[in-house]
Amino acid sequence: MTDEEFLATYDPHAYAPVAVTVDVVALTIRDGRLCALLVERGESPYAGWRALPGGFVREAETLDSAALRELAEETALRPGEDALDQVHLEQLRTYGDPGRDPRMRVVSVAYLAFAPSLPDPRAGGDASSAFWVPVDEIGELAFDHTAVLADGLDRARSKLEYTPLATAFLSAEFTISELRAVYAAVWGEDLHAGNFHRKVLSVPGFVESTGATAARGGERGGPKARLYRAGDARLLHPALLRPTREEDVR
Amino acid sequence: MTDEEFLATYDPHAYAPVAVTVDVVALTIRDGRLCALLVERGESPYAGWRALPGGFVREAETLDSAALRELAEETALRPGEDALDQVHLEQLRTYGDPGRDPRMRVVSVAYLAFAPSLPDPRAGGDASSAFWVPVDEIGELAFDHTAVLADGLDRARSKLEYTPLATAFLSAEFTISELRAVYAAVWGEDLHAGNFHRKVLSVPGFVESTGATAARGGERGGPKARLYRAGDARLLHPALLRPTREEDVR
DNA sequence: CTCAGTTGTTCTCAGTTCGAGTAATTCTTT
DNA sequence: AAAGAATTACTCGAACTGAGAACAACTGAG
Repeated sequence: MTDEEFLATYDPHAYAPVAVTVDVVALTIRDGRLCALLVERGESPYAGWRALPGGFVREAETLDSAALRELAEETALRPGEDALDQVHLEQLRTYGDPGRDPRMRVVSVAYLAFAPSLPDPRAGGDASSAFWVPVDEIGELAFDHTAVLADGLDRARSKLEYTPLATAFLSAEFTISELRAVYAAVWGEDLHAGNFHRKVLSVPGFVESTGATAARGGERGGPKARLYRAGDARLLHPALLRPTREEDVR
Repeated sequence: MTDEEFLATYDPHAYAPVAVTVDVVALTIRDGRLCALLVERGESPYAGWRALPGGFVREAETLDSAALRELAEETALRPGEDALDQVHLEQLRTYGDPGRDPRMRVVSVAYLAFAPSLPDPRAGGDASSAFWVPVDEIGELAFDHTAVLADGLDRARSKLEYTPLATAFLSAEFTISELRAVYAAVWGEDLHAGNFHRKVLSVPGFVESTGATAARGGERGGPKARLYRAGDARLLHPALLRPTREEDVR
């Protein structure tokens, strides 16, 4: 930026005011289905519509901590609790079209959160209006949040391919089948159990064995599975690629 | 966002003012080296330092058009010119730590641009202070731009793997060798010519033949190469993966 | 308790892709 | 004319892939 331009706005009243907010696409898996956290708006504009949780960035906080704070407020979890510390949070994209909020210019930094199954905000007794909704049952959202959610889902689906983030949907110890269920829920397609097993164990640093086995077998039978925890890899080599679909190539 | 919070700032004077800017990591390849566009700052803070080109987002423009405008201003290219229309522009990440600019809270939306070799801004006779610098000769930059540039390079290097964006560094018609030179420059390592040739032609929609051949052979000999143009693929299946490096797996 | 069905895990097998090397051909420079 | 370089094609063994099968361990129903 040139300084002439900067000085023109050094007096904050000289330019049209801009508000900076964060919105969070928080994803979790409940009952084998990929769900997003939504809130219901009480006031105009878009009163009665559903929207992504979010809010204003405060004066002394970073964008990351603003997103984490908003997530904590809506899920009624307090910072420092285990469940919240396990959440993976990353910046998604920034949305700033003029007119995306009818009241004033709002630039919104969207975040993507992957969480292990969290308690239902309603069950906490808190007066929160947030709830988890399966992503395939979400209709139109307020503002441009429909597009933000779609971008978040795209990002989540492709991040599972080349990073170990699927483990962020699970608790500290998990079985290979639970991991496969995460991939199936996020990608929306079943995976070959044998091949998945082989590939996960062949990727260095993806998972490491705890030596223990699960307390019981599957819901409807089967042997007790071995337990694993997340390894130290930050990238998967080789990647777990989705079955190639013609339509995304174009 | 809750409306109580929104209303608290509906009066723009109630909260601390925030400025929204765009910064552009513009990359091109000159003489076989990956270069970034930098400007030299004339005024405090960081007077005399180099920085990424950027500036304020105006009242009625989108973030994308603000980035394109800043790029056009610094490269002295006018919108509508072919060279500028060929530029690939995508959002990179947003940086908003309090204190990243000592004067006030500045939230900066960074963009990544891939450009075919553009004319030297200085040669245009314009009084612009922008110039292309090979990325391995760039030292410390102003503000947090060193980190922004590093993020942009990371993104560029990985996008080459699974998207056809390498063609954005080339003019409309190119040879496979020129394409290989792009990969070599961005990744900083040589590629096996035969294998690269085979892989590029085997990816559906990556390149399509024009039927013509180059006017002359390589700089220091060799046959005339066949010419190709970019195909209609938006993703590469299978991807062109970099040689696996241990250090990025961690 | 028994049995049928489900699940975790390991193998096999054929097709594909990969990296590395070789080679023929064509062109530029000296 | 000779030397060197670049484009393109081909070969080979290693590695990886998807699909299927095998087998043992376990569950819930009857």
